Amino acid sequence: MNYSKQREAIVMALHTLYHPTAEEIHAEVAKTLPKVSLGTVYRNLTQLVDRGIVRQLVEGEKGKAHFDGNAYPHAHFVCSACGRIVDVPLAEQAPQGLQGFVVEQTVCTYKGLCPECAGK
Amino acid sequence: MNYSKQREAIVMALHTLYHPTAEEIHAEVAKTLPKVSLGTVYRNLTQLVDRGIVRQLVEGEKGKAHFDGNAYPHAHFVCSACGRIVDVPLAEQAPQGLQGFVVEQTVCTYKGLCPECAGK
DNA sequence: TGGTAAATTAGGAATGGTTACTGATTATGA
DNA sequence: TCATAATCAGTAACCATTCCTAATTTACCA
Repeated sequence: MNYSKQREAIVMALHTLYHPTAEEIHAEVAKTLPKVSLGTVYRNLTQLVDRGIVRQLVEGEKGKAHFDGNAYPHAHFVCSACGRIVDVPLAEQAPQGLQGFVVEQTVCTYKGLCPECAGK
Repeated sequence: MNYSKQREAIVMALHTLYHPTAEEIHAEVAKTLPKVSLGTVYRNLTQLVDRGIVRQLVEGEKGKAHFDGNAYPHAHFVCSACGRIVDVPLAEQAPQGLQGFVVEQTVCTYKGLCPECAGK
């Protein structure tokens, strides 16, 4: 994996923004690299996800992938009203009925209302 | 929600097939209703999901939604090799760090290798 | 039963996030 | 510096899903 200033800027954006979409990362990176293309953002995100450096969130805003620069295992809460995604500690799990399965990753997402939306 | 034979066939297909995609449901329904359109399948699935009768799985085969006629709370295991989705009992969870949040649904997905793929 | 309004459908076009392709640019190691 | 491989910008293509319209079906009441 060779160095590129585009990839460096993408990784920085992933830590600046909170669960951004590819489009949001593109906009952030474009502040310093105005010519960066959306294709470059997608290609780099795919590479980073493949290497386990970045997580891809498929829940959340419908039809759009979100990305998470925090690779440390944790769960997410998705507000069904405002769409906000919030990091949450991963509850202790003792998965049952998985004899013979090799579990490599546990993806846990809570859905409901965030405090702000619940107050209305 | 008025009756329609298309919707009845879609619900039946959801119980015949195991975590099918919209396309697979369409093919199954077409066996008895050859003129059913894919738009009808999607529209009905959306209605059924909105009413909590059907669950939509967003993990799994990339870029495609899968649907689950089993509304009873349970988790899923997705094999990263063959793409198979398997029902799994939902582990007891005590989500932490969610004070003030209204949790309406817990979506839990395990990823890794199923017994068949792990054996190779 | 007959008639009317609302719900549903088939078919196809449109949408939009993502991916693939191309020729040009950049990084790496000798 | 040079050769090679990786990466890029720009754009077209992809494809699951949604939207639109006129025609059909369903529900309900007189």
